[in-house]
Amino acid sequence: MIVSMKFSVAVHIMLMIDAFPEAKITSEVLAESTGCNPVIIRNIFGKLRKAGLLKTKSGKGKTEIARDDESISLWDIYLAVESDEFFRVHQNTSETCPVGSNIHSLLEPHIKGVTDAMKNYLSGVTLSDMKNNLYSCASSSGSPLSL
Amino acid sequence: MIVSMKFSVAVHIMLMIDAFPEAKITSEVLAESTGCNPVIIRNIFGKLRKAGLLKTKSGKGKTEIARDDESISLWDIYLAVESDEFFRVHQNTSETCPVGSNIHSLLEPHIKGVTDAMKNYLSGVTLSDMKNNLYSCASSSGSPLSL
DNA sequence: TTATACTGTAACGTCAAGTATGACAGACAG
DNA sequence: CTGTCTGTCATACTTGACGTTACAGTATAA
Repeated sequence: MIVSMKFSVAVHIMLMIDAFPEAKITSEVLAESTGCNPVIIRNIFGKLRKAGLLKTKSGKGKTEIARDDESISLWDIYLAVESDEFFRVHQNTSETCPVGSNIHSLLEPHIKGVTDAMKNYLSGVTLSDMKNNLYSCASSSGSPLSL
Repeated sequence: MIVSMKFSVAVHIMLMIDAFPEAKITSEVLAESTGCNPVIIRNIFGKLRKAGLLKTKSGKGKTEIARDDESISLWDIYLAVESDEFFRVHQNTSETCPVGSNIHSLLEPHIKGVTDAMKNYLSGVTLSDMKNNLYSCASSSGSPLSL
């Protein structure tokens, strides 16, 4: 399986904008901070905006978090940039084989089970939590939190 | 994210061999049942064998489950064919940015958390469970369970 | 209003992994 | 020995991730 990094980049983006509400966080700034290309950042901007998590503005406007950071979970961010289809079941199974004809219905409840387990965990972590952890990191390192 | 089907095919393979201990389940038979190419099946044979879940034999020998099916969980099968690196974090983050320099340590516990959630669920479902469910499917459909 | 500085998006290209397929050496039961 | 498997290699195709350039559109500031 090829795991994309869109999720971690999306969290990075949301966290930057949430933690520095005074700063102007552009795709260029985020490209520098994340190590990704600005266009990648803007594409993720679009996904986060469509998911109702981010307010972006063309021109000289400032990008802002769209909702209270306590209401935004890691699961919200994950769903904004990735599919929740973690597992896929092979098609073209034999109709005449007892296993082939039943494998989908046998696996389906467990795929739902494991997906729910992941969803439950990620739903329990909010952007606000991440921000507070970031503040803790910064204070423990002794350096003030600023760009 | 690109989701592979190796996991569901591997479960299919293990289930076939476990549910029909009398039958000679070859890569050819499994290719027909799963709808995959025999070489794909043989590659997964190899992964399952290396993981200690399957005993394969070249020539006219019979492929068999290597352990008690109650001791084989879906997590075991998953690990045999896939990596447990479900999430990846972007590299090349800025050292000077407070978010860039901390994003790895901020995300790491949650990646562990969600991976554990997944692992816990899948560890709770055994190949024996799957086999019993298959027997239920077959008996409820009225047809006898046989190849 | 105009200049400026962004976002949005299209159009490329590159790379890695998944999957299919043919071929053949090696192993093993009968 | 013969036939029937597995193990594995090489090749090809497809798809998605990611990088990059380019440019149109838009909103703020002067």
